[in-house]
Amino acid sequence: MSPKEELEQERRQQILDAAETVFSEQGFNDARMDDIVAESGLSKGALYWYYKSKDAIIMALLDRVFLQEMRIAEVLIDADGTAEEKLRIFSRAAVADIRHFKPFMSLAYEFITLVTRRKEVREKIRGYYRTYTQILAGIIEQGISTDEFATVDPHKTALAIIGLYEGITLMWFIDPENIDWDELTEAPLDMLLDGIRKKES
Amino acid sequence: MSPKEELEQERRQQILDAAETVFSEQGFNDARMDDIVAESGLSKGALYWYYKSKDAIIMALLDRVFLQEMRIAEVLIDADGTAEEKLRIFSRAAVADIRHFKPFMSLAYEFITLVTRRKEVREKIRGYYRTYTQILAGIIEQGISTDEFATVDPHKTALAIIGLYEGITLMWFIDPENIDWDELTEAPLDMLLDGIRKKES
Amino acid sequence: MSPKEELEQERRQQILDAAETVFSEQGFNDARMDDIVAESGLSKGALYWYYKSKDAIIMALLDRVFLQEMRIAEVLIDADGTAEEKLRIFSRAAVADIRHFKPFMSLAYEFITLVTRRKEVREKIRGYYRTYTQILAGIIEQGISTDEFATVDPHKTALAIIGLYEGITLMWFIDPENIDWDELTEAPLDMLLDGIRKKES
Amino acid sequence: MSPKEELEQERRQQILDAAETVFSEQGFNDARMDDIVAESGLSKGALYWYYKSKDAIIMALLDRVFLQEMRIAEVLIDADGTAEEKLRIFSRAAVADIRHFKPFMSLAYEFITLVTRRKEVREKIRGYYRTYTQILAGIIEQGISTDEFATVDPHKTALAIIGLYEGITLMWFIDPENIDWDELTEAPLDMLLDGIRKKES
DNA sequence: TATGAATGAGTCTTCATTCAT
DNA sequence: CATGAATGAAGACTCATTCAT
Repeated sequence: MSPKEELEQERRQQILDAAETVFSEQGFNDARMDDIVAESGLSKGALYWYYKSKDAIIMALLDRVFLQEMRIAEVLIDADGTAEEKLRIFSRAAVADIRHFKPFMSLAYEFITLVTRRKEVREKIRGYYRTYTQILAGIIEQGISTDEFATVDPHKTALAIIGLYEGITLMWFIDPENIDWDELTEAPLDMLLDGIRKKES
Repeated sequence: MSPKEELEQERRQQILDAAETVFSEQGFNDARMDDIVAESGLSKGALYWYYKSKDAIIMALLDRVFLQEMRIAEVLIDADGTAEEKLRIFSRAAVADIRHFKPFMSLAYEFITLVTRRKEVREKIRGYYRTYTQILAGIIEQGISTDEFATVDPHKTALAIIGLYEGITLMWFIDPENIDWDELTEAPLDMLLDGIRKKES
Repeated sequence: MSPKEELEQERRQQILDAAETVFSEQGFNDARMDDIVAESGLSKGALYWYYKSKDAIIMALLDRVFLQEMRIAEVLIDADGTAEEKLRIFSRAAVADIRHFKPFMSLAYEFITLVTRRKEVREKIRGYYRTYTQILAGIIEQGISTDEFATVDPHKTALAIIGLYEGITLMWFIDPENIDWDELTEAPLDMLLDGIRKKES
Repeated sequence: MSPKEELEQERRQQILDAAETVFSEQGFNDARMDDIVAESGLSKGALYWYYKSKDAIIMALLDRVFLQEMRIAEVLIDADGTAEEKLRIFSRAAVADIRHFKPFMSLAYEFITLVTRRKEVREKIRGYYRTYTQILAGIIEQGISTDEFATVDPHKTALAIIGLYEGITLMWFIDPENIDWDELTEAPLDMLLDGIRKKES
C-alpha cells in the first residue's frame, strides 16, 4: 500500500471511529456532523473529502460493523472438533463479542430500523445472517451425521440458535442487570442441545 | 365519559394511528409533523392541541405499543392447564401477535434504540420485559412443582424462552422469506421444552 | 378572489418585488436569500412557504419580467393607423419601457445567460421574441399591402427592427452617457423606414 | 522570450482555454475551480500559481474575449475603399466572428451582466464599444464627405449600425433557428444604407 | 377548539483558497 | 514549480413549533 493510500485508510478509520462513537451516543439523527468533526480531530472539509455525506458515513459504518461481526463466523469455520464443541466455541465467541460490542449496540439496532427502508442495509444485514445460519446449519448437519444430534432440521435449528442469542442480547441491551451473561453464556445452549441431542436408547 | 372526552379520545386515537403509520414507514426523524397531519386528516393546530410536541406523540405511542403487547401476558395469567399447555398458549399468542405487528416492527426497534438515551423509554420497556419474565418464570415454577419440568432455574429459563422468540422475531423482520413462522411457531419451544422436560428415569 | 388567495398573491408580489431589486443589484448568485428576506420584510420561513427554492423565485421572476414586456406588444395589437404610425407607436412604447426597466436590465441579461443552460428560460424568452416578431411582421405586411412599404421580407425586416432596438438598448445599458435615447427614440426607426419605404417613382 | 516565460504563457493559455469552455458551459458561478482544473489538465496548485483567484481568471478572460473582438476593428482601419465597401467588410467580418464566437456567447452576456457591478468590466467593455463606434463614425464621415451618404449624424448612425448587429446577434443567440445569418449578413446593412445613402435628385 | 400561515434557529453541505511536502 | 489534502466560512434550506384569527 502506498503511503498515500495508507493515509487515506487512516483518515477513513479516524472518521468511522469518531462516527461510531458519536452515532452510538446520539443516534444517527441527533448526531451532528460537527460532533463527528470534533471527535475525529479532523476538519469539516477533511471529513467531506473522504466521505461525501453523512449518509455515506453511515453506510460505511454499516460495512464495518457487520464485517467485524463476521469474524466470529470465521472462528467457527476454521475450528476442529465435534459439532457440540464447535457450538460451544460459537457460543463463547458470540458472548465475548457481544460484551465488547455493547457500547455500539444501539447503532446496530438503528441499522435494523433501516432494514425496511433502505435496500443496501437490508441486503447487507440479510447477507450477514444468512451466512451465519448456513455455517451453523453445517455444524448441525455434521452433528447429525456423527450421531451427536438427533435428526433435526439443520436450518431451523440454526435459526433457533442464532435467534436465541440475538434475543438474549436484545434483552441484555434493554436490561443488563436482569441478565447475567456469565451464567447465560452456555445455559441457553445447553437447553437447546439437550433438546436436540441424540437420546440414548 | 362525556361527549367532550369521547371526542378527545377519538382525536388522540386518530393522531396515534396516523403517527404509528407514518413513523413506521419513515422513522421518527424522517417523519414530518406535516405527514402525520396529512395522514390523520386533522389540522396542524389540532395536532398540537392534543399533543404538545412530536416527542409527546412518540411517548404516547410507546405506551400504546407496549400496552398492546401486554395483552398476551394477560392471556397467560388467566389461563388454566399444565405449565406446558400454558407455554404453548403463550407461543401461539406471541406468534399471532408478531404477525399482526409486523408493519410496526421497525417502530419497536426504534424505541429500543432509545433505551440507552431516554429514561422513560428505558423504564417502560424494561417494565414490560420484567413483567413478562416473571409471568413465564411463574409458569415454569409451576411446571417444576408439578414435576413436568426438571429443576431448572425458572428465571433463566423464562429469559431464554422470551429471548428465543424475540430473536426469531428479529430475524424474521430482517429476512421474512428465510423464516417460516408456520413451522417455527412451536418448534423452538419444543426444543427448549425437550431440554427442560423432566426425563423419565 | 378569496381573501386567502389575495393574501397569497400579495405575498408573492412582495417576494418577487424584493427579489427583483436584490437580484438586479447583486446578481442571482451573489444575492443571498437573507437579502431577499430583509428586502421583502417577510421571514425566511414565509419566503419558503411561497417559493420552495431560490431557483423557484428566479423562474417566477422570469415569468413576470417577460410578461411585463409583453404589454408593449398588446399596445400594438390594439392600435389603429397606418403601418408607419404603428411602428412609431411601437418605438415610443419600447423606449418608454426600456427607461423604466433600466434598473432591472442586468436581470434580463442574466436570464439571457441562462438561455443555453435552462430549457424553461430558453422557451420562455424565445416565445417572447417570436410573438413580437410576428406582430411586427404583420404590421409590415400591412404596410406592404397598403403600398406604404416596398416589397421587403416582413419577417427579416421585423427581426431587424427588434434587433435594432435590442442592440441599442444593450449599448445604452453598457454606456448610458454615450447614447441619448431622446434623440435615438425615432432616429433608428427613421433610418430603417427610409430603407423600406416605398420610393416614389 | 525566455523558455521560462514561454512556459508561463503556455500555461496561462491552457488555463484560459479551459476557463472559457467551463465558464461558457456552466456560468461563472456554477463553474467550479475543480472543473477548470480538470479541463485544463493542470493541478489545482498550478492553477493558483498562475492566477491568484477565480476572479483573476474571469478578468483575464474578459481581456482576452474583447481583445479578440477588437481584431475586426483592425480590419476596418486598414481597409481601403469607399465607405460603403468598408461597411460591407465590417459586416462580413462581424458575422464571421459572431459565428465562431457562438459557443462563448453566454460568457459575453455574463460579462455584460457585470457592467453595473464591476468597474473594471464596465470600463473595458465601454472602451471596446467606444472604439468601435468611433471607427464606424469615421467611415460614415468619409462617406458623407465623399457624397456617398446623406448628411446624417455619424455618431448616431454608427451606434445604429453596431446596435443593429449586436441586437441581431442577441436574437440569434436566443433563437438560432429563427434567424438565418446567411441572409441577414447584409440585409440589415442594406436597409440602413438605403436609409442613409444619398438620394439622387 | 381549529386553522394554517408564519417563524427562525439549526443543519448539512459546498467550494474558493491555502500550504506542507 | 507542482501537488492535492486540508480548511472553515458561508449559504440554502428544513421543519418543529407558535399564534393571530
